[in-house]
Amino acid sequence: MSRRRHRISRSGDFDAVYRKGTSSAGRHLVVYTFARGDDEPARLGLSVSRRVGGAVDRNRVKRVVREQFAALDPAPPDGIDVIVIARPSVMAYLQERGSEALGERLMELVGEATKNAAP
RNA sequence: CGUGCAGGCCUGGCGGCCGCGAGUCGGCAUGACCGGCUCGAGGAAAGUCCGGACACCACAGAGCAGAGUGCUGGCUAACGGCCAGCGAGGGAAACCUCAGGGAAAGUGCCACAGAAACGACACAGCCUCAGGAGCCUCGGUUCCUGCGGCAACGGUGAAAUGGUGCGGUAAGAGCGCACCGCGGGUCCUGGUGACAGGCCCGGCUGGGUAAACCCCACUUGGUGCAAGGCCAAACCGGAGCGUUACGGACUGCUCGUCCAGUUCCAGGUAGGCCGCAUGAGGGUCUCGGUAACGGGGCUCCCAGAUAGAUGGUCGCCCACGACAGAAUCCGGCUUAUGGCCUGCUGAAUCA
RNA sequence: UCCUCGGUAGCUCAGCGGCAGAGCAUCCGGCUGUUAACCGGAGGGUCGCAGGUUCGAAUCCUGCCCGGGGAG
Repeated sequence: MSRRRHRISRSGDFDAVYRKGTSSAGRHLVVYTFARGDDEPARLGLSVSRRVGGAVDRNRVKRVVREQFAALDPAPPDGIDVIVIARPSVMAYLQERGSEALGERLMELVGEATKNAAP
C-alpha cells in the first residue's frame, strides 16, 4: 500500500478539514476529522510546528504519529480526512511514555472526533 | 600517574524481524499494483558571517559618493579563508593572541584631578647682583622691591616635553660624558619582502586616539533556485495618469543606453515538468614544494525529497551513546558536541 | 529560502565615549474618620552573552544567544 496516497498534501484540503470538520483536543495532540464522502481510503495530515523542537524531534514526532495511525485498531473508516496537530509538550511525553502510549492517546482522540461527527 | 599545550581521526558494529524514499529489472489482474536487486543525511547538514558557480535584470555600461579589506611572501575559481615568515604582546614552558598602513596632510576629542592636556607660555619656584628694612655673637641671616639668569623642582593623571649615573654651575639645563631609549640617512651586509644586524649623523628637535572624521592602497552593479524557463487551467471588466515627459532597469547624484506602458479597484489561478546533481567531486599511488597547494596515473558514481523519505524492536560486543536531519551546489569561517590516537611541556601538587 | 529591526529597573522607553535616567508599578511617611487622588522619601540594574579597541565602553568593533516583523 502506498503511504503517499494516504496523506493530505494540498493546502486547500487542509483548509476544508479545519473549516468543515470536527475537532477533539488532548494535552499533547489535537485531532481534526472530516468525512469527504467518497470511498477512497482514509488520509492523514500532520502539523508539527517549530515550537515542538528541532528538525530531528519534529521528524520523530511525525514518524511516530504516522506509524501509530497506520496501526489503529479499529482502523478509521474510508472516505475520512484526519489532521493531527502536535502540541509543544508532545516530545516530553514521547520520551517519558514511549510511542505506544502516544498511539493510545491518538486512538482516543480519533474515536471521539469521529463520534462527534456522526450525529 | 595526574596537569597543561598542539595536531590528526571516527561519529557505534554485526545478525534477525517489521516499515519508508529513489533508481533499475521482472510479473500481469496495466495500477496511485506486486516482487527481486542496488543506493539512501552531517562533521557540523546548523548560524546565514564571507567568497564563488549558476540564473535573470540592458550589451551588465562610465564617473563620483557609499560599502568592504588593511604587516610581508605565497596558495586558491575567489575570499574577510589557508600556509610560511616578520613585528608586538602574554606564559615557567610547550605554545598562544593580535583590524598589525598613515598621527611633521588637515580637523576633532583627551572627562575628573592637576600649575599646565596641546603647544610651553603663564603660575608656583630656584639663583647672582643692586636698593631698603629687621635680627645680630658684626661674620652672617630673614623679609620686601627691582634689573637679569634658569627650566631641575610641582600632592595630579592612563599620559607631563627622553631615563639613570657622574661631571659641571651662582642656581641650572644634553651644557659635557657613559649606558639605555628616540629620530634620521641616495650608507653597508643578509633577505624576493615585511624586517634584522652594523656604521654614521642629530644631542633630543615633544604626546595619545584613526575598531574618531579622515588620507593612502586595493576590491566592489543588483537580486537571488520561491532565481529562471516551459506546459496546462482560469480571468481576460472598470477608472485614472502619461504618450519629446513621468516612471522602471541596486540605495544617493551626474551621464549614457534601453523598456513601452503604469497606478488603483474588482475578478481569477495558485497544478505539473525542467532547473536538480559528474562536481573547482571522492579514494589511492606517485612527483614538485618547508607548507597551504599543484601536476600526473589508476579507480569509483556516492541522497535528490516536494505536507517533505533513514526508524522501531530483539540478541551479542563493557556501554542508553553527545550535538544534531540535506532542500540549487561548492570553498571557508563561527557556534554546539561524544570518544580515540600521537607528539611536546615540566610551574604548582602527589609519589 | 532570504531580508530586516530589537534586547537598558517588575512594565513602557530615553541615553549612543566620562558617577545609568524618566514615567508607571512596589515599599515607607504625611494628608483623611477610611480608601483613592495628592505631597515627601526610599529600594530596585552582570545595560542579552563573550572577547577586543581605548586611560575609560550601555555607547565603538567582532563573534554568539534570544525575540519581533517582512518578501516570494
